[in-house]
Amino acid sequence: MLTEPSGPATRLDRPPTLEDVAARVGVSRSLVSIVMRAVPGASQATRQRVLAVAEELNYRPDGRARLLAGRRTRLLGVTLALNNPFHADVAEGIYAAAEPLGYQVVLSAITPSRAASRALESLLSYRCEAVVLLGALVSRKSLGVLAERLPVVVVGQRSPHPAVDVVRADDAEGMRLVVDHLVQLGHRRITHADGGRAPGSAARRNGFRAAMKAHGLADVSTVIAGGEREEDGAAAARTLAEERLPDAVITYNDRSAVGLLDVFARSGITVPGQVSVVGYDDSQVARLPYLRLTTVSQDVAVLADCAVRRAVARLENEPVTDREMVLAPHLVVRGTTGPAS
Amino acid sequence: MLTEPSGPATRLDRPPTLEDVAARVGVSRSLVSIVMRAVPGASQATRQRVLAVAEELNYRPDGRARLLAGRRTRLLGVTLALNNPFHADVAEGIYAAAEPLGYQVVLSAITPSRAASRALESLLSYRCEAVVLLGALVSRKSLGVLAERLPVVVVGQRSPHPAVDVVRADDAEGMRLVVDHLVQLGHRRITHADGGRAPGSAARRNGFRAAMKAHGLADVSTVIAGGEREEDGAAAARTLAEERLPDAVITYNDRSAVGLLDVFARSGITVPGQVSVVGYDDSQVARLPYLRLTTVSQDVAVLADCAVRRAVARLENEPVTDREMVLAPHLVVRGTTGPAS
DNA sequence: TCGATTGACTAGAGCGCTCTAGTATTGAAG
DNA sequence: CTTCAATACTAGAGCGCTCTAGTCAATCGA
Repeated sequence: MLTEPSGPATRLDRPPTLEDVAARVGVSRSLVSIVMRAVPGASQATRQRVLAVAEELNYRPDGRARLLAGRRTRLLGVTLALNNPFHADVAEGIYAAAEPLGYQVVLSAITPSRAASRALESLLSYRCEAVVLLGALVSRKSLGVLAERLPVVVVGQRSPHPAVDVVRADDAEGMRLVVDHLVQLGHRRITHADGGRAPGSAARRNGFRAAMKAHGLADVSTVIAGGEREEDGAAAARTLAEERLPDAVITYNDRSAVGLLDVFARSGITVPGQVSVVGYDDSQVARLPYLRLTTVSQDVAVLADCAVRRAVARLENEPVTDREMVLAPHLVVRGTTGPAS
Repeated sequence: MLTEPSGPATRLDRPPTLEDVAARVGVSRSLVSIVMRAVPGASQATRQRVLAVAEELNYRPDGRARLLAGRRTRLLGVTLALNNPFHADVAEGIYAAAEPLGYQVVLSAITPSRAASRALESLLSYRCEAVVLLGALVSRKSLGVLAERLPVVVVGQRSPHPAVDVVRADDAEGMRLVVDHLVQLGHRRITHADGGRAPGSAARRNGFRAAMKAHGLADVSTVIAGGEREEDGAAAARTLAEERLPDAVITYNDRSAVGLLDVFARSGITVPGQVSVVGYDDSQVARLPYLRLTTVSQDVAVLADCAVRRAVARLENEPVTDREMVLAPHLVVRGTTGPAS
């Protein structure tokens, strides 16, 4: 049976604190703090002794106390909808971008039982220094109030409020790339199954029309109602299959394209043989070996990186030229587009 | 131009504290704390005055300080892989289950750049009282060390360690339901495209074999290599299409079924005409109107609820009979299964 | 009339850390 | 030998809250 080693009474049943480590090493709490934070002010020898004891006691700095005591929290809040693959991708990018800059990220999920305002509230209560909004389902007014308090970065969609930063891809440019690609392949009768009221849908729709017009194809361009879900794409496909097929279809996003492709396959319509199909987002499904969907990449990692850099720039009072960062998307050509027959 | 109302000097540029509210109302900090926590000890009149001033000053309790000062944090940590739809569903359920019980949930993402151990570390640093592990990518040893410190609940898969709680669905039972259903429809030659080394794959494979044997169909049952991704199902479909098709195929999960169905559709194989297909998980894709995948539901909301209840039971020292909670899955019959031809 | 009880409120000691303003202890320059 | 600066370390005041142990007045039963 083990007996407690001699030394100051150890408070049982509670995680060890700086104080415990300090007592064991025989130095002050401050010194241990210096060592744990890896800041200058301790000799190499002490550093090692402290680290050894910390390890031995299984000491783990208390995040709550750190956050409270420090003059800064270096906390980046992120709101996201868990079931949204785009949000998931961006959030991963945010982690990757934030940690090297010395910022921690805190996630706050938006769910059916937890509105965006609640999610935000919780981030604020931990005194995040800035927030990145992925599902910006917040009213203009509260966005304004929020932006007065701390830097706010909205990712992936426009934002009405002049005080928030925006990082998004250029939807018009994305559509231009797609249309150019299709026209170059010899297609003329091109249909866009739009995103309805989904974020960016209007911009993509307008971009599509403009690009078609630029090629003198305004009269053979069509926009039909779509949506952001697989079933919306499927519905669009059924509509299209009823009449003469266009040369190519551009969907609002990859999810919609997946539904559309599925219905085409079941209807015996070959892709890209009878019709070319282009998605949007370059999400994981687009890369599936059996789908190989031609699509537009918004480069999520870069998007996330820009969002983090912008938030940090605001926090560290670096000069910022424009509040909106519009990134150039790029076309990813895979197997669902081919030459006109 | 507005002038600051008379009263104690307001510290600018810093969020208001309890102290600020107390000073403004003319009561003690303790009283305001009592009001903010909504515990007994203040008169109705004072309560209203305090609340009014708090609102006026836009006071927001400081989560860090709360966590630090309270004798309990009532924090539930959750590790999850953001890109995993199953994790996302469970996490949503955890939020829904935890808040009514007075617990807050903290998410910690496992990403390529952030190992499970890091995710866990961060949860511990905030002094979560218990953790729910969704991607239990933690070594047995560290799982043991962890479980010594706080209640650990693993969701959706078996766990080797005797000190952690497990909440999962009964895979053997799920497979039995599927096989019964298919046999009842008149199918005999049934193939299972398994999940390889994915969690639960072995249990489902064994369950499949046992169920087939129970029907005296051991000699017409086949297991082929599959996986957990769409492309694994697609690969399995290509294998199957090369030879004589079985009467029905059961995949490891819905994602795999999606890939398999896609390849079948492209190969002109009709479902359920030529072959019936059953997935597993009843994830969102299974419900897509154009897919209508027959599948096994693990009832994620219930899974999440059980996980939370178990964690809370441990924390509040309620009696717990068995460390493993095995829930009965149920079959969801949709459009991909039909009578034998 | 008087102790006892109750309700409303306050004082003050933490929680575990960070960080400023120090105090010793060196070693080198003048 | 003094002076200066640098290095190694410590004391102690917070950070914003919770919570125990009170105080004080009003009410009540006997």
